[in-house]
Amino acid sequence: MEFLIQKQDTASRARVGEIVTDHGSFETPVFMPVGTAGAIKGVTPDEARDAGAEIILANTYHLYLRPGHELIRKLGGLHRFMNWSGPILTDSGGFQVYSLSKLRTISEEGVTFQSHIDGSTHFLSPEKAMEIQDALGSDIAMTLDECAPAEADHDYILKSVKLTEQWAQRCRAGKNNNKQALFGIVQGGTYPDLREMSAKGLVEMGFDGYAIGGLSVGEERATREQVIGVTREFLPDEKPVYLMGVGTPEDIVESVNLGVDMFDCVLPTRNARNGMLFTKQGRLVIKNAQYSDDSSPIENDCTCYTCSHYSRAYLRHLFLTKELLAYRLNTIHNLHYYAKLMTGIRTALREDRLADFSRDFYAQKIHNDEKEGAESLQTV
RNA sequence: GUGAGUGUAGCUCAGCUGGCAGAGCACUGGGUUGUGGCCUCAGUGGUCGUGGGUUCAAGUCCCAUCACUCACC
Repeated sequence: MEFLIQKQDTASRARVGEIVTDHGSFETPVFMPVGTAGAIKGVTPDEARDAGAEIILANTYHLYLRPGHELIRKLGGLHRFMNWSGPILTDSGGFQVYSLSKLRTISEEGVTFQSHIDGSTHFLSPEKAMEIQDALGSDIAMTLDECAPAEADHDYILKSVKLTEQWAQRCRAGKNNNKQALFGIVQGGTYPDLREMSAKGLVEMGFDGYAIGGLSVGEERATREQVIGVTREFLPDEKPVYLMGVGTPEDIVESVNLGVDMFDCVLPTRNARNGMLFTKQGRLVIKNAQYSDDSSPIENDCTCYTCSHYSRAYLRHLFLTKELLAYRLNTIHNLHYYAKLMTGIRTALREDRLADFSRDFYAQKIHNDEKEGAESLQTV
């Protein structure tokens, strides 16, 4: 994997770059749709690509439990298995063990957890995480980390950071797939000193990219941005920076300014299935009664498949009747919205008008979003 | 025609030996950040079939009546 910086913004840490992998290249800042179990829920790979997806994320935890990584290896790897020919990034499973499994016992050796599917007991170590990701054959693998609970105190997180660092080292040592890039994950909760320690430790080891983990676990938006800013200070400019699990369009715009290159989030796909659609004017809840006889598309100037063929009234009907097509059409639109947002950001960066883009981005919002609206303009 | 049963929110039904009319679903509006097509919070909505009676107090007890269901003629 290679990371080429094409243009550095003059007024912020934002930049446009290109990441080259064996399965093709893509420009950053980029948004990666989440394909947890080897599928972007509701759509085919072709539909995801048409909606603008260039790299997708899949999960070690889920694919290990079902159908099993060795099976996927046997069938030619994840790209072939799921018919996605573009780049794939795999999460290591640290977060899923934290958020999904009932029981989690962490030791220096690794983490013992119970499957959320059948309750069976499993053990995940850094070496195991690398073995699984090797079997999957992703283009970018992540180190196994411990995602500490948001309410954990300084002492706990200090230990967690040290453990995550040891695990990162072991992931690096245990990696024997040289076609696969490996990103280290910075932890440290909301403590600046721990974020610094974690970032410095990883940078010293040297990874192909660095991820900021442990966020979007319930913290305030201002806190999140502070942590991102602090962490970013200690990461090298010549490597891609990946903010894990974040977030809303607003989070992305702010984080790009802080120097983040890669994002993933379930929001566009999950919210699509829950009837929430993203538009330049803000969030649109398709089940709302006001759309029952609305013949206009979700967004007037949107060029996605959904907007060019279907009305809000029809989409509302599909959603209320739980037609499977609702999930698919809504997902296509939201993926397209996110892809378009990223294209807009990159274009603005190239033309040196990111601040204008940011201002317009907030100015266009006419409904919902009060809490993350105008006041955050000041921080841009 | 006779006997039995049932009538309570838009739907399906709880409401004990009388004590401020409830739930689920539906509907309306929120929430959802390294994914369980969920989940969650809040809200609108009822002359308790109708008319009498008993009682301080009736969805609840008594009488009449109407509608529906089942069984038997």
